[in-house]
Amino acid sequence: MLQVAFIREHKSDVIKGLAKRNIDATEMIEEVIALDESRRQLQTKLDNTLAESNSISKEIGNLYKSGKAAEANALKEKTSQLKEDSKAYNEALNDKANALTELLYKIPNVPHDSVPLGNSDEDNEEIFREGDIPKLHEKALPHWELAKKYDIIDFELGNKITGAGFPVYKGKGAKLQRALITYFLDKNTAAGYTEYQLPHLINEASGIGTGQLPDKEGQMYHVGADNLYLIPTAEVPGTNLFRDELLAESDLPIGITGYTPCFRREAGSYGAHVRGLNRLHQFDKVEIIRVEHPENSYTAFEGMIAHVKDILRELKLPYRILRLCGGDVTFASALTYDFEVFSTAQDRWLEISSVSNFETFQANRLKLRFKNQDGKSQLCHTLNGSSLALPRVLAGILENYQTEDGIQIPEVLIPYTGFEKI
RNA sequence: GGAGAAAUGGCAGAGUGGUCGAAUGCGGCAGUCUUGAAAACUGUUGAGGGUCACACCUCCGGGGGUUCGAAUCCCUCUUUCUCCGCCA
Repeated sequence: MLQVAFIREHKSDVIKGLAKRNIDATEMIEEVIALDESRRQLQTKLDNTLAESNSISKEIGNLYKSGKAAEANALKEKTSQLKEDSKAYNEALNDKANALTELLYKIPNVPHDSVPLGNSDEDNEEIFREGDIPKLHEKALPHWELAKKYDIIDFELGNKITGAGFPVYKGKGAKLQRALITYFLDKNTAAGYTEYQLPHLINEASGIGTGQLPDKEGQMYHVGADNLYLIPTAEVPGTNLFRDELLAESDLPIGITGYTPCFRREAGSYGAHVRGLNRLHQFDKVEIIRVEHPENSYTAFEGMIAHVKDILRELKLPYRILRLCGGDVTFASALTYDFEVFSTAQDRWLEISSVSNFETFQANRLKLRFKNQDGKSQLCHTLNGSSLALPRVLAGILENYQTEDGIQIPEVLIPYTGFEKI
């Protein structure tokens, strides 16, 4: 959520920035300013009414104390009108404040200057590419065929016990999953992130804190009896750790990492691109989350990019980095780089990590602040990224490391799997 | 699941209808002293709204109510603790 004061002071910049997302926000921004203006006016009226009624109350107290009950009773009558007024002002104020909040929830973050123009993922800008694309043998298979051939992932069984998009990992497939999770966590903690185990269900307040609610309610699985949601990513519980926190400047930066399963309803997805591991309702992911001083957040962002690069280099997977364009950058993000691994057998790129700087957008909703050197409260910057998402990394490994007599395990993973080949 | 107790500032912890945004301690910050540090002493220190700045307003777990006036009384929800039950 953008800050009202920021919108008020940088109106044209905000409109110009949002235009990069191909939206004309002029009307919304004008409305925000108008709502805020009338909210402030009502607040002043309410405050004045309350001030008057407070001072009368004090007077009544003093009169009673000095035994002047008759005068006190006379004053009491004066307050009834004030009470009515303040009630009316209060209601009007709440209406305006709610309307303002609702509107602010609908306005996405202003993209960073470096975000390129564009309408869709086709306009994303490739900024880096590394790793050799292997030459596979003639009988090379896509990962869903390999999974079947080596009996390491069973999609049918998942269909039986839950439904499509809930694969069952078996034997070396299951072990490889566990190896990847441990390897990622080890890499992240070695880079200074503190490991957390987080709840897999979140309440409404947490959903609002990171922006899944109220708008994207349909993307999450909802447990109606307890009004809880299954997490779509560790970002939600991980970032909400810091909801309503006022940190000391010396607490920053904070870096945490955690492994969680992720649950996504993915309503509306279909077709060949969702085959196998490409798109799932339940998948595993190791996430990194940072809370940063505003001055350092872009340095931290570069650090996260370098960190993910390092992992992919070690895994020896061919990958590229995209700077998402205005039309593709997510709602809350100011700047997002996507990492994609090349799936040789499918001849396409698969997104395996997304690293974003949200600047103050999440922190404003979360009320995540720190006390700066002037002793003032200031919003932190939040960032997060996958480090990494499992299924497509697995797909990339299966496809790129396949040989005619089995699938090689990347060298760095062998200590974790305990086997060299599937 | 049953019975009882509780929720106050960064933390601990007083406060049971008026001058309480809240004693005190710890912590933080600034200073004195010191070659420096520690100790000691002095001062200062909650958040949000509002204002050019003041004034002023709101907040004592969340929501609602009683009252001229609520941290304090009532209702309700949530959470925590103790005991009992169940249990990986």
